[in-house]
Amino acid sequence: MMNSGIRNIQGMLLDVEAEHMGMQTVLHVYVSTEQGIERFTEAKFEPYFYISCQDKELKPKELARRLLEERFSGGTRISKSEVVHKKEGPLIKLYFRNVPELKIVRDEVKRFDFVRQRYEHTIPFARRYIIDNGLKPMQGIHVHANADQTIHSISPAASQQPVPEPRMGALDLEMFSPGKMASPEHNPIIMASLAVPRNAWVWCTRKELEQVDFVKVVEDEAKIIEGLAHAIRAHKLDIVATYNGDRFDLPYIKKRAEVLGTAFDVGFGKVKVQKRQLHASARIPGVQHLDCYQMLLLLNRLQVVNLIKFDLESVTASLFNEKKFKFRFNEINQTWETGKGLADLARYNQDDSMVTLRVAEKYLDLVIALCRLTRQTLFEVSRSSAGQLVEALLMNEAFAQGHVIPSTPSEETVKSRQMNPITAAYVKEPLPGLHENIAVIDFRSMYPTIMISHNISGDTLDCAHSECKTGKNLAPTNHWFCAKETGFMSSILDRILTERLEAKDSAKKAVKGSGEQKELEAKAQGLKILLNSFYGTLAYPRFRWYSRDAAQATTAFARHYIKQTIAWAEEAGFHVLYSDTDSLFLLANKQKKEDVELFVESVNKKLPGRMELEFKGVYARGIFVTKKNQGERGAKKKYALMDAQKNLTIVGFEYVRRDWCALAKKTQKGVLEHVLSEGAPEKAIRLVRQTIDDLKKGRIPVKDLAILKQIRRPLRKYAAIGPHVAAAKKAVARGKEMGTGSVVAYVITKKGTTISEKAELEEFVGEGNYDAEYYIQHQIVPAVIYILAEFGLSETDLMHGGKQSSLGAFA
DNA sequence: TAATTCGCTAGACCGA
DNA sequence: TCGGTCTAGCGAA
Repeated sequence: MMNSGIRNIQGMLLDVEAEHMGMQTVLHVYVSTEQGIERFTEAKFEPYFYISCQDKELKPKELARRLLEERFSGGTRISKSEVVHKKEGPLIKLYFRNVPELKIVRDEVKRFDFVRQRYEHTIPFARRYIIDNGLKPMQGIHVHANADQTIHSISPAASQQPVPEPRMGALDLEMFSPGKMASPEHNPIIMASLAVPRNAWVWCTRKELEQVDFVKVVEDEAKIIEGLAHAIRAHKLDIVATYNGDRFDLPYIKKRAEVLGTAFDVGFGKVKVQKRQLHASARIPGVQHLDCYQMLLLLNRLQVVNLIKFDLESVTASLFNEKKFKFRFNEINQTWETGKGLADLARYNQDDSMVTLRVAEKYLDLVIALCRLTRQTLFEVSRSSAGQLVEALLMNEAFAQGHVIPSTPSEETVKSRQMNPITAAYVKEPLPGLHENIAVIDFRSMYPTIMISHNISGDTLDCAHSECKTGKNLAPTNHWFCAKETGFMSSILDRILTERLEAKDSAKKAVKGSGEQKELEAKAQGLKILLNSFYGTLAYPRFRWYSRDAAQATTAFARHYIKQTIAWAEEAGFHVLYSDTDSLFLLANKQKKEDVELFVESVNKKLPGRMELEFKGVYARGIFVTKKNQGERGAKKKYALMDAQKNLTIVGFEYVRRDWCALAKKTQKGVLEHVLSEGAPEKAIRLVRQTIDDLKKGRIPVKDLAILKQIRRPLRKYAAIGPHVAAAKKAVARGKEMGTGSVVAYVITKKGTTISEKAELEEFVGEGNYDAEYYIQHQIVPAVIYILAEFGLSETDLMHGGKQSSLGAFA
């Protein structure tokens, strides 16, 4: 290779970025190597999109030729055209010199009568490049590059080739902004910290901190910014993590650098702040900016974590079970002005970047697995949604299999789809009361396995073969799916399911705690996320592969199988206590655990394809309650189970809900524990009475009385002003920022008449200022009474000890 | 404009 | 003031 001047580079693909230069749109490819990040430039890849055509006289080939002669705005021309054959049929592929020209033609080509549809015309150029070359971000890559870093050829590395560990760090800033929100035009950065795996530093201008070992004292603010950028470069970081860097730290440091006449440049240019769909994002050219706040929002939606509040303190408490100290705005300003406690402030700054790094490290394997599976960059994956992940995966697959990628639907189509929702699961009303020996069984990955087993996919729907119409893939909706050729979606699901089992298997065999094992576990988790998201996207109105009929068929099959299994269970002599979507709760008459196993086995023999029933376990006792409004009906989606080892599982009850105060939840859990472990309510009643007494005597700390609820729209848009909205409005009047997405922690105080009037933000409520009557009548009693009611107790019994004597002595 | 629908409940709101 | 209805949020799957 040396003789031709071509270098052969191996590394990990970090990013691809499009840039318009002269008459060309080129692509910058960023690769992490042992020497650091290298940038290569691809100038041979041409932008393109497809059109489908229909014309009575002219053939596609002639139409393609004709289009070449057309002139569009600004004299724009199509640079090349050809007819290609996708699985959906022939299409005309139009090439362009650059992306702006593609955009002009894509908007104007509709004017020709023979143009029916445009395809793949909105795919970002950088994404296009990754798809067409089969590249995998955060995975090994080979680049053959000329001496000037232009790409000669590029290809993904063989999968068995080890990928180097990415180098990651995290940064955090502190500002001086007395009395108001910091604005980069006026308020300086006073401290900046950078954390790397075993080290963390703080840059600051204050001489007083010279003795603090982790502080680097510099002469002015510009040197703070430059020092930080230099350290990122010196450590060759591939990933820089922040906490809310998209909206705060990075736009701030960029603007501040401009004001000071310097730059925050870690090697390939200034930070780029982009307005994305809903909010801004900040890109550091070359380096992957991982905003942990965005990442946690995603992981929360994917149910990998369950976070309520997203400030760094709450996150630390929830993820690491650690308390983190916090400097409030005014404390930071005060410390800076007086110079008292500067070292503590520096430590706080250092701690923030260290915690951010830990959050990033905790989920890095999973996010990287998703990058590789969906072929999106870390930057993209960490800011995406479940829908985007599946969509990205399918776009890559579609290209690889020779399908044309369906376009995103028009707003009109979206609206009409929204008007027509899909019928979902079957939920059986439970028999309320205390039950013993409950066996729980469920269908493993029910929706995905139905889709695989019945070949459910948009492209197999109502196929032309007459045999398929009456075969095994005829859904209860009377639509059918091809029994001869595997569908696009179903085949991918099949592969994902197989890969997931393999990954889980290999993880078990790998060395415990090794990098390999963690990687395999993350892969399995990533695959599970994708698997579980497929059905949802099929029914998502904005999805490229939306198919109402396919989604309807999936749920119809699901209802069929669960009802069938219920019937089989009853035939086998079990009583089916409850069922929701894919699970069954069985009450044994005389049967033993082995009989349940035999039953599961017998059902599995009858189930098609990859569908599988699984025995989850037996519980010594369980309780179902009646609905609060219609007292005779059993409440669905609400139960508590206790196994022989006294482990308690609580589902759906107030205990698992954030919009009930901690005291009510704790009391409810206590009640459930008592009644399930003893089968009788005496101890539970005593606990409730004690709690009520404590409330009346003002002994309960305010933090145990806070109720959390989210503000989900602009405050002025509420038709009904509930307590959380009222509390938020009052807080805004006091100068606090409360917008869409913020979580209100409110307490019902003594002041006011309606509940909303009494509601105040927890932080404004002094100890003892709570409405005890409200908490008794609206929190404690409602949380426990319908459990105790299953033992024949009424509210009067509970409050006044009516049945005390008959239930035994308990004072 | 961020995967789905089903189900439960509190508290405001509204009209008699 | 009462009872029915509507709005809103959260959780299960």
